[in-house]
Parts: sequence; structure tokens; C-alpha cells
Amino acid sequence: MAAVDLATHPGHLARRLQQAHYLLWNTMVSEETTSPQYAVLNALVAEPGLDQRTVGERVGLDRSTIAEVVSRLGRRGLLDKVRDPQDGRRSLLRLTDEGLRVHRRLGVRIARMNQVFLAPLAADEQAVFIDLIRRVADAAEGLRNPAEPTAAAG
Amino acid sequence: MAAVDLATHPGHLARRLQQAHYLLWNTMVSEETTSPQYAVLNALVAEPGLDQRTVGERVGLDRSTIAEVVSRLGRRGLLDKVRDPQDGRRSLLRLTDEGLRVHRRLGVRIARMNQVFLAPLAADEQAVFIDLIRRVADAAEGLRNPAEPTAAAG
DNA sequence: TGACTTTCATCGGTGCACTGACGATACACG
DNA sequence: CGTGTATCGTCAGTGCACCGATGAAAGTCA
Repeated sequence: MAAVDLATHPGHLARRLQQAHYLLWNTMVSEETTSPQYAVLNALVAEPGLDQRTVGERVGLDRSTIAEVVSRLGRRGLLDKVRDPQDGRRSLLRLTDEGLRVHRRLGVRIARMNQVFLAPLAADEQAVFIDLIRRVADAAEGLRNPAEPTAAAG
Repeated sequence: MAAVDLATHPGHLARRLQQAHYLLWNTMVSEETTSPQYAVLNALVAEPGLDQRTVGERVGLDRSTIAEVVSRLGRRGLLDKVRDPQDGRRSLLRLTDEGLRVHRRLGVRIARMNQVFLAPLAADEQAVFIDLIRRVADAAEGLRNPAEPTAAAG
């Protein structure tokens, strides 16, 4: 009987949290455009013409995944993808008018969805929640790229 | 420039949190046995002979996903699966000795991993973190099965 | 008993996420 | 200039997660 209570395991809770969010997104925001897809659209609204790899870095998608997401968005005509003439390795991404429209349209629904998502928490708790998640996620993110030698940090 | 700061979106943070956990699990716990797989093993340590659907419910996996996870664990010889003689629709699951061994072996590593995962937070913050995530996830979970009519709740 | 409904597992399809390998391009150094 | 290294994108493979449809088994009720 060495069974453990998973409700105390942050990893298990993280998975359930994401599932919950997926469900809410699907019902309240969009069935066509997923949350990672919206993240990509959003990154390109902020910085049009960004290259694919950097977009992936901004939104937290590795090269393989960002390639698939971009491919789907391109197939739906939400963005254009062109080779960088300055650097033939890079793919430059830019939203189409339709891509901009979709991004704008989803904004309102996402705000509503976030309210519902966080409704179980009091206002001050919501701020703490965001802060704690971000700190944990950022820290683990740091373990991924082991010690970018910033100046004399070797 | 209607771009949004995704760092304030709980859904986006939830996804990044889970990615961070995946990474840590993969390096500190196991490359063969995933976190959802461990959750299934753990559920069957607590209640041997449970049926597949209930296991899925316990650990938060829908019927399709639990079927796949169980299939993989079965292929690796970590559990046995038999038809319920009392109810031919159900599949009853039970860990093998090897399954028990794997579950026991991972326990220590998971505890270590959880420490690293939560290390960016102070002790009291860790407790708050767990509590907040659980409340949000549970609430959204409730929206999924809309109003199980408990007594006079219709 | 026979028809209706519910429940469980499976299957097909889509999408995110990671790894490792590969080819093409660019860069750095001798 | 040419060779070696680093970077970018793609591809193949694996695994989680959802939905909808299907078929088998069980339960309900006339």
C-alpha cells in the first residue's frame, strides 16, 4: 500500500490544470483555433515578420512543434511564410488580414474565458496564482538551456 | 498593436508549466515511464483490480487516452487486463510484480523531482501553489460533468 | 420476451510536445 | 579559399489528449 496522493504532486496538478484549460478554451473561445495557435498569432501581431524559430521561443514551442502549428495556420491562410533573403535558413512569418481578424476576434472571448477559469480564486489569489506559476515555469525553463554563459558565468 | 502579454494568461502559463514538468520528469525520473503512466500504476497500487474506466477517472484520463496508456503498460508487462466476468463491458486491471517494482522504484525519484520543481518557491508558497492549482483544476473539472443531480440539485 | 437506453471499450481523426537524425545554409578560422 | 562548426527547418517516431462514431454488453420497462 505504498500508493501516493497525486493531489499533492505539482506535476499531476499541472497536467489536470492544462486539461481544464483546454476544455474551457474549446467551449468558450474556439474549436478551430487552439491556444498555442493563438499564441503564435499574438507573437506575430506584436512583431510582424519574425522568423519561425524566434516565434517558437517567444511562445514556448520547440522547433518541431512550431513547424506543425505554423503549417496549420498557413494552410488556413492565417499567415504567410517566406524564406529570409538575408539568411536562407530562416523562415519569416507574417499574418494575413484574415490572421489579424482571427486574432482580434478571439481577444474578447479569451478575456471572458480567463475570468471563468480563475473564478474559483479571490482577486488577490489570482495574482498570486499567476506569479507562482510563472516563477516555477521560468525556473524549469532555465534548466533547459544550461547556463547561457552571460559574461563571466562559466 | 493589439498584442497581449501571454505571461498574464493562466492557460498559457499552465501549458508552460506542464512542459517544464515534462522536461524535469524526463531527466530526473524516467525516460520510459511517463507521468500519466505512473499515475495509473499508482491508482492500481491503491486499488488493485479496478476497472479501466474508473482508473481513468481517478487519474484524469478520458476513455481514449486511458486505453492507450493501459495498452502501453500492458505491452511492457506492468499490468494485466481481464474482462470482468460480472460485467462483460468492463476491463479489470491489476499490476504485475514488475509493475509494482517500477512503481516503488520511481517513488524516490519523483519526490526528489518535486523538490527541484518547487524549489523556486518558499515552503509556505509551495503549499499555496498546490492549493490554488487544485482549486482551479477541480472547478473546471466540475464544468465538464454538468451538474450530477445530487439529490435535489436539478 | 422484445425494444429502448445506458455504459464501456475501441477506432479514426486531429493537435500538441518531445527526441534524434538529416540536409541545407551560414559563419568562423586557418 | 576551404574545412569545420553552428543554426534552422524538416522528418520520423513516440506519447498524451480530445472528439465523434461504432459495436458489444447490460439494464429498463412495457
